[in-house]
Amino acid sequence: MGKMTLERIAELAGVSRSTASRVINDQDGVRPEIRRRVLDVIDVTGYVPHAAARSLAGQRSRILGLAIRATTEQVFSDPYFAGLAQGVSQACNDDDQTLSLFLLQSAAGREQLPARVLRSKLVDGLIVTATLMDDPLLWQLTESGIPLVVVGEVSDPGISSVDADNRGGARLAAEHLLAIGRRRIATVTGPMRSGAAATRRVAFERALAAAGHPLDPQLVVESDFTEEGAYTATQRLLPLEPDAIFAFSDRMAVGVVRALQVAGRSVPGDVAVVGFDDLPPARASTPPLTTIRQEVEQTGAHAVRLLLERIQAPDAPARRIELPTRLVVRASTSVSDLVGTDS
Amino acid sequence: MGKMTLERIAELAGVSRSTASRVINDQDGVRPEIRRRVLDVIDVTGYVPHAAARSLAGQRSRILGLAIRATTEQVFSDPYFAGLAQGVSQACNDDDQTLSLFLLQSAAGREQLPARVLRSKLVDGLIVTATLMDDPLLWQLTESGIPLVVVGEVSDPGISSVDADNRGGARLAAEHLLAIGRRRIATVTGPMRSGAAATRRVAFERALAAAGHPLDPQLVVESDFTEEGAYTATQRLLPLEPDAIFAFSDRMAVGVVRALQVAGRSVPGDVAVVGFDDLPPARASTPPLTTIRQEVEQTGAHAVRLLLERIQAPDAPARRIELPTRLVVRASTSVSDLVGTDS
DNA sequence: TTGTATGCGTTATCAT
DNA sequence: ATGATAACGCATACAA
Repeated sequence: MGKMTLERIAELAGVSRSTASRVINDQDGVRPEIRRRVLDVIDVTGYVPHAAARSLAGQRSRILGLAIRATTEQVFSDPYFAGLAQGVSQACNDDDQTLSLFLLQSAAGREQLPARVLRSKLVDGLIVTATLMDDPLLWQLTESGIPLVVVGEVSDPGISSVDADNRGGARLAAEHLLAIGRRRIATVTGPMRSGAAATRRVAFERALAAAGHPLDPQLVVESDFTEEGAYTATQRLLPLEPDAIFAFSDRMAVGVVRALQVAGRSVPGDVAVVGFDDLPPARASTPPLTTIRQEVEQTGAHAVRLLLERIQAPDAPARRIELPTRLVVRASTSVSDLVGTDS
Repeated sequence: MGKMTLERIAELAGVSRSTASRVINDQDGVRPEIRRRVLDVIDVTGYVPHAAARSLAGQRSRILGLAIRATTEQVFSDPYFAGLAQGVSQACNDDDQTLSLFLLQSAAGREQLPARVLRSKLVDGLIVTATLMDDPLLWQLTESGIPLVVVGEVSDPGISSVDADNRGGARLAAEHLLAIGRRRIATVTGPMRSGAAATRRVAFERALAAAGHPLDPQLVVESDFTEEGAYTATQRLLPLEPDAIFAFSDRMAVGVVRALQVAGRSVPGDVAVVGFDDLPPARASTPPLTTIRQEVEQTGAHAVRLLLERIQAPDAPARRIELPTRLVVRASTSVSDLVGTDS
C-alpha cells in the first residue's frame, strides 16, 4: 500500500480530514459509529501520523529532551544515569512522547543546546540532570523560556525539580551508623558543586550533631562520584582510623570498601560502610552494601510527568517533588545479620 | 524580537526565501557577497531553522535513533552502553544530527518501535545494539526498509554493522594466557544468543586449539553480561581449579575476580583473569584488569557514519566495520609487572 | 545567480 | 457533528 496520509485515511473512511484528525487525537464531537469506521481504517492500513507534520501544524513536537550534564567518566561509571534514562524512556513511551538524548560533556555541546533544540522547536521541554550549583546552563535554559525540569537540587525556586529526599536519606545513614554503635564516623562526599552532594553533607552533619556526636571535619573528604575518586579519598582517611564511612553513591562505596580491604581493614568489622542509591553495585559488592535506597526510575517518571504539566501550563508555579528514601541494611554494616533486611 | 522564520531572514537580508535557504543549507550558487549578508542577518538574529518544517519539506528529520535492546539489568550495570551512547551522541553533534534514544527492555517497547519511529518518519535511520542472534526485531526493521546499522554481530549480511574485532580480541586473550604459562584455561562467556559472545567463544577455542592446548569444554561456563552472573558462574568453575579465566566484559571480570578472592584464590597468583572492553571497571578493579581493549566510543561514531551513508545511498551494499582490539596488560595477569603496560 | 510557486501532512478556525 | 480552508515554516523544481 502506498504512503498513507490523513487525507487517504479520510477518503477510505468516507469522511473529511478534519473528522479523521479528530478521531486520531481522540477529541470528542464525533459520532461513535463514524469513529469506529475511521479507527478500523487506521487499523487495517497501519497508518501512523507523520511526526513532523503534526509538529509543524500543532506547535508541539511530542519530543522531550533529556540532557545529562556530567563528565564522560561519570556517565560511564555511574549506573544512576542509566536508571534515570530508563525511567524517563519508559514514561515517555507511556505518554506517547519521544525521548531525545543530549550528553553535554563538552562545553561545545552545552553551548549548542539552546540553539539546536530550543530555537528549532525540536523538543517541547527539557529534563536536565547533574547540573552544578549555580549552573550557567540553567540560566540560559530558563531565560530561553523552555519548559524545564531539573533532576537534582536547584537553588532557583522558579525551576521545577525532582530528586530523592537527600536530606532524609543522609539522616537515615547517620542514624543507622550511630545505632550500630559507630562513633568515629567519616564521609566521602560528592563534589560540593553538586546540589545533591551539598544537601546530603549538611544533613549528615546535622543528624550527627543532633544526636550529640558532631562530625569531625577532618573526617569529611570531598570526592567526585566515581569509584576511583572514592578509593583515593578513602586512602587519605585511613590514618584517621574511622569506624564508619558514608559514601554518596553505591559506586563510590565500592571504591571505599576496596580501599579499606586493600589496607587490611575489614568491612564491617573495622569499618562500616553505607552507600547511596541501591543500584546494582550495592548488591554486587563484597560485602553487599548497606545503602540508602532511592527510586531512580521513578524519579525519571516523575520528571516526565512534571515536564508534561509544565508544557501544558507554562505559567503554573514551579513544583518540587522529593521521593522518599529508605535504609536497606546489608552486610557492609551488620556483622551478625549477614542476611540483612534486604527487600 | 518576534519569531524568526526563513521568510523574515530573507526579508531582512533583502533576498528571497530560496536564496536564504540555499545559504542555510550551504548549497552553492550564491554570490559570496549575498551569502555574507544572509549569514550576518542569521548571526544577528540568532535564527535557527524550525526542525519540523525542515523535516516536512525536506523529507529528512535529521534525527537518528539509537535503540538498545538489552535488559534493564544490563543497561544499568554495563558501562558499554554509556560509552556507545557517548560516541553516538558526539558524532551526531558533529554532523548536526539529533539523537533519539529507545530503550527496548519491554516487549511492548519493541513492538511499538516500528510504528512509532519509522512510519511516523520520526527518525531517518536507526542504530540498534545488543540484538540477539536471530532477532525478530531485526527482521521487522529490515523489512520495514528503514536505514539500519547494527552495533554488534549480525547473521544477515544485508545489514550494515559495526563492532570490535571480536575474533581478534578473543585470540589476543588466548595467546596472552598461554604466553604467561597458563594451561588450565577457563572462560565465563556472555549468552550465546549474543552474536559477539558466540564469536568470541569460538575464536577463543580455536586460538587455544591452534596452539595445541584445546579448551576443556567443562571449563566453559555461559553467563550473562552482568557482574553477578559472572560471580556465580565462577563459583561453578572453582572446583575445576582453572589457572586462568577469560571473561567477556570488564564488568564480568570484576565478578570473576570477586568470586575467586572470596574463595581464597589469589589473582593473578592462582588464577589469571582477562576481561574485555577496557572501560572504567578495568582500572578500578583490584587488581587492575588485563583486558582486551575496544574503542567503544569510536564504534558509536562509526555507526553514525555508516548510517548516514546508508541514508544517503539506501541501495548501496551493506558494509561491516570491525575495529581493532588490543591487549592491555595489567596486574590481573602479571605478578611481576605490577605497573603493567598500561597505556 | 536569483526569484516564484508549489507541496510536505497535519492541526485549527471557521462555517455549515 | 462534520467539512472546507487557511496556516505551520521550509525545500525544491522550475522559471527568469
